[in-house]
Amino acid sequence: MMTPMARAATTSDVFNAIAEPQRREILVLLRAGERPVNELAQELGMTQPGASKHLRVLREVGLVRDRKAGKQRLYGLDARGLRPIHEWTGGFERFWNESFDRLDAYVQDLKQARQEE
Amino acid sequence: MMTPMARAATTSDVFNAIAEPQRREILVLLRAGERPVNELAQELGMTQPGASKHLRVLREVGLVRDRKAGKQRLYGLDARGLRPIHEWTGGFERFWNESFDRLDAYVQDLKQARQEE
DNA sequence: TCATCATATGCCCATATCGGCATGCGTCAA
DNA sequence: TTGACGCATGCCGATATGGGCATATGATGA
Repeated sequence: MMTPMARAATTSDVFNAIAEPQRREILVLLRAGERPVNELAQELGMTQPGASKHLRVLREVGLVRDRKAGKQRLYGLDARGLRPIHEWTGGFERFWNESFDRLDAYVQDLKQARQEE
Repeated sequence: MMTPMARAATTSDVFNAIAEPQRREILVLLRAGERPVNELAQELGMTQPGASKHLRVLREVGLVRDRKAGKQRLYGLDARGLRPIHEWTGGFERFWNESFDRLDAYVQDLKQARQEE
């Protein structure tokens, strides 16, 4: 029994949403203010459908909000969802600071355990 | 010409590496210190091959280092790669703080543009 | 040299993604 | 009402992933 259950949790969470380079670019652009889809697509060199799809993902995880403005639809940033990521990575801060010492000792070990590979 | 070029950049960058829940769990566990594969697999309830695969991804993006220790292979954290992400998200800090005001004004707009759907 | 333990890989299945393209849908102006 | 514009969707093709399982590889101790 048991369907092979390919891929586990993936879509629909902020970590995944910002794993895509173009989506990160969209977010950066939106810091300057709301923008209609076409403008975003043009400024980022992507097709309109392409922009719409990425915007959809961003909207589904709550990183952007949209509102109608005439024929256009303006997308705006809602960065609150990035905070958890900032905090999660922040939980490793002391480690990347310690890194010098730790890596140094680490490298020593490596030199002695030179039977590597 | 131009091969359809399906998926764009994905693997091999830190953003993608931490987009996987189990890989994030591994990183968290490693904050307590180096661990052999089997131990990680057990503590996280995954199979040994599964753990090895996730560790490989983490190693390829530089988030973990490994060294031999007898029959085992100890994996250790190298959090330096998380710093760029922490900083990238930090670039949005003023936005999630402003959020209250901005969203408030935003909601007003929405209420008036109630022809939404 | 030979079992045995600890890992890494290879392979297959099922699915998730991305991009490109065509098309549907809603809005506005003539 | 009609046509153009702006955007969202649907569909297809190519590929990346994840998990499960079997097996190759490396290292250790008898």
